[in-house]
Amino acid sequence: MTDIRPGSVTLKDLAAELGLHPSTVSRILHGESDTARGAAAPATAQRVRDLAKKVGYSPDPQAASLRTRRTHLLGVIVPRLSDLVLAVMYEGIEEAADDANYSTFVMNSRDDTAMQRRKVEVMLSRRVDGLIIGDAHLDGNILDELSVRQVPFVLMNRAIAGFTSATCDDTLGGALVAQHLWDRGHRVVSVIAGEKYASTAVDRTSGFISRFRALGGAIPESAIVWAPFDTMGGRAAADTILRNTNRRPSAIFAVNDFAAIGAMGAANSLGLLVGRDLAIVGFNDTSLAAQLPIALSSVRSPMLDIGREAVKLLLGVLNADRVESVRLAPTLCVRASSDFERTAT
Amino acid sequence: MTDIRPGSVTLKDLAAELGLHPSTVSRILHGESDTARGAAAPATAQRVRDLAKKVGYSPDPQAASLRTRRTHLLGVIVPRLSDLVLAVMYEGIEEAADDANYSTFVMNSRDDTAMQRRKVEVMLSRRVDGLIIGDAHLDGNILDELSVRQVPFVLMNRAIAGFTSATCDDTLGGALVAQHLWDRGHRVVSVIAGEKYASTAVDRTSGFISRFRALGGAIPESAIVWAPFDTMGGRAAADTILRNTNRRPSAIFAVNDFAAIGAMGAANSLGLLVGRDLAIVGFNDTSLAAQLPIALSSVRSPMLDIGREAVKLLLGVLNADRVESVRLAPTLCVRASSDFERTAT
DNA sequence: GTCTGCTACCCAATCGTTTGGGTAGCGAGG
DNA sequence: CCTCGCTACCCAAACGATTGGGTAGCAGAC
Repeated sequence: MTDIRPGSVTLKDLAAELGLHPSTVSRILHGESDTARGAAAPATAQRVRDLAKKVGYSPDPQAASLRTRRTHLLGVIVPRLSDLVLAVMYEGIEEAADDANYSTFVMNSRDDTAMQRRKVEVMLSRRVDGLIIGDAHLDGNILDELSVRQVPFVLMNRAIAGFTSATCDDTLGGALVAQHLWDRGHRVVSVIAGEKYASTAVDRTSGFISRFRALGGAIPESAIVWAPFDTMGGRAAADTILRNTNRRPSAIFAVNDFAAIGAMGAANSLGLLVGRDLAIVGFNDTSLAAQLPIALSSVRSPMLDIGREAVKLLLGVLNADRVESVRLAPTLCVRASSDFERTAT
Repeated sequence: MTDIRPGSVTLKDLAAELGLHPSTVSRILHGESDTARGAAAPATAQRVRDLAKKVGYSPDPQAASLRTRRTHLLGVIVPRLSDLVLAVMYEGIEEAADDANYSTFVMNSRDDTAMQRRKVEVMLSRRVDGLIIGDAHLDGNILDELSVRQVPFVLMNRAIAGFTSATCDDTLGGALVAQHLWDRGHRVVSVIAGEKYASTAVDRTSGFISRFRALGGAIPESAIVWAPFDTMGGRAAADTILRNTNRRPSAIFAVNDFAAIGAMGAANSLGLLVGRDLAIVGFNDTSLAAQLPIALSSVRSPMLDIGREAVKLLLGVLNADRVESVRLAPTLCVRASSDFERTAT
């Protein structure tokens, strides 16, 4: 811990103090293995490093990037950080970026197209080296523009064909749930499917449907309800589903834990006991799931790793490497909300 | 929406194109009301602005701050963004900062002292203009160091005597809960008090105790359990409290919604029906509270505003204004979890 | 004795803005 | 005619780091 304010001492100061030229000091402090490579005499290098440490020298990043044209800044855009899922992914991002000596800006777009555009412009006007986009919509028009403008970016959480992304294998996640519910004897099921513009919602739903049908089950279109990713959305959707007495399901798959929690509320209000009368399974296994009064079954997705992978991918892109999208495998955590056999009616 | 990458056109380019000097262009584009004040002829100013807009000129912030010694960057440090409370406050920060043309870095410190120090250093090495500290510990040693180093900063969410902060009036919040529980007939109560190093925990607890005692109630030390701010912590604390058969309370105040949710889980496991056998009240009124199977009573704190106020305060400090801490008033939202009369035993 | 190759440096331009200090040109007042 | 005060600009020096291109000095080879 230095006791002075960073920025008070510059490269030039160091150089003057030691009777060297700033460029020499720069090379010593910056070059990694240049010590022995004609950059400077080992003794000099040591002197420089010692002084730098002693006076708490820290290079001015704006000055450096003015010259190098790289800011070591990454922009992250998410729908909202108050969505626990994105917040956790961001923790992974922060960690990985920090390790690579990058800093991150993060902004909320509320999944609003105009806001997305605005935030992107703000990020670019800050001259970020690249973007991590966590709010991609399936009609990826903004992404095409970014490509044209040659802005380096990768997607996170939501995937769009043609762009590299770090996501959970949502299709598999949906399939795991279908298998689980089928195994427990459920034949009439519904899905609270999330927002249609999000690949997470679409893939989890289609993964679920495909597997369920492959097992011999039937899911009519009417059993799929698209709704916002939050508790309110889940509650309303579940209400609709459960009030349809023609076809009341014995199990509901909500593609998001918060929607699942809302669904539990709706079930409760209708006098259904979740975990006995009705099975509910969520997605993401947020920290709440296991702690609810009736513990919620959920698909655990490696959120931290998704964030970290997104950074790795973006750094790859910046480095002009060939990068491949990564798709991390989820696992199913069965808990009280669905841990029972459906007895034939 | 420009179709080129920001940074491709500079002040010098604009000047050359118009046959002007870069400094003239700078003054026109930067000066607010300088148009008529001898800075430039109105016609010229218009030409400059038109061209700037047309070619999508956006000034290079690193170059500007190299010269001006101000980065228009704010650093925000929070325990964890995956804590909904801080995430929402951050949304307020982002909004207010954006309005003032500042950008924000946010980092998680996990309430770990070493990490707090590290993150502060990272922020300072990025040359932020100031810091918003959302993870202050009551033994504010780091803060003293920052003061000595003349780093501009303000506190958010947690207050420490002697430093300016934007917080909820936690003492009042605690008092509101005490009054409510007392009014409903509860005489034996317990508090899940949170972490001792956080002013939020301490103030909410002491506000509660003071009011309860002022009303004539008794709260022994043993009725106060300090625990982490999450579901696990709340669950464990509630378990301890409820298993103490010598003094089983009819109501529990958890200073945080997540802890309250954990407590609900514990109550449930012990066969107690929250909202009939046991009253539980949380704090912050996070979006989940109202949607839980048994809706949770909670003290609503103006989280967004706290974030916004923190930015205002910090900008004030940067502007060398005299600033006063702000303390926003909370309100109590009574819901099913505590909306019943305690009948005398 | 010259040339080559190496070490250990130095020099100066450059990145894009900002800003204190000019100055040319013009009309008006004395 | 000189001076004053405008207006509408221009000039150049910063800010701090980076980097391509030197160069002085020395050792060894031919």
